[in-house]
Amino acid sequence: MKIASFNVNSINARLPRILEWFESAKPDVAVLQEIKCVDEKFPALEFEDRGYNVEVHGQKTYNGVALLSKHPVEDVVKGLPGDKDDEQARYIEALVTPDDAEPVRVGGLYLPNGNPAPGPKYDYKLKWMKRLKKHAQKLLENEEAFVLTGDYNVIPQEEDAHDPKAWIGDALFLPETRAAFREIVNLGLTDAIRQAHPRAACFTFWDYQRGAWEKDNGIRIDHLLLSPQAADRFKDAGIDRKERGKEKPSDHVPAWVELS
DNA sequence: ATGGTAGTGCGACTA
Repeated sequence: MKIASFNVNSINARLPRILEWFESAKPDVAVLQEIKCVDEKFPALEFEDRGYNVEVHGQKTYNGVALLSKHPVEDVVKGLPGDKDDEQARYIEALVTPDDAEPVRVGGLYLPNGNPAPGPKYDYKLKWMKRLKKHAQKLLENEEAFVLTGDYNVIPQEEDAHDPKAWIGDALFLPETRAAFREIVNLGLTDAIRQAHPRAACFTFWDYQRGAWEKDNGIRIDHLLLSPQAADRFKDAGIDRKERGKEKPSDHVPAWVELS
């Protein structure tokens, strides 16, 4: 069972690219970030025609997340629990039950960027990360297989950046950001990409500017965190790097994990 | 030190 995450940077600007990727990657479940549209503008039919159930938590212009599943979904949650006043569409979750495998709960997240730091945007990022930790703790109490995946906007370690010095002082790499991410991982979650590729550079984002892609000046900020019960079922994980070299690409590439 | 690119939607913000 393949679960993937892809920050698409506008679903409608990227639709042909994304459909192409779905047809080659064939994820059982995919969460998308930065769809940048309201629910009604999401091209649901294109995905339904390809056999996916579509759940959307949209927002005009900014943010917006979606969860697409080939298998039946239940317990759909839209919005990260813990702050009713948070109006940004950055979280979607569902319990996915394939007929040929055990259920998996999938949470798709678009963690705030947080720049400039310090400032109100950085405060929002850290608060959001605290809420995510609380939510992960809640999910862990159920002792079930789950995957929390998406654009975390966190560079966990120096080896996750081509040029770590360039990121000093950035909200994606500040010690406090990395500590907050470690707090979540240290609840007992497994970083699926590092499980499959302990040392290799597995960048998932290259800026559109300054020829970042051509210089391979990338960072690893899209992650898949597995609960212990999901980690028991781990088979493989990877990055679809070639997507970044295509025509009109997103600045992110898909990341995926295969579970039994 | 600044500006470089892309998306939304048509100015300015976000990334």
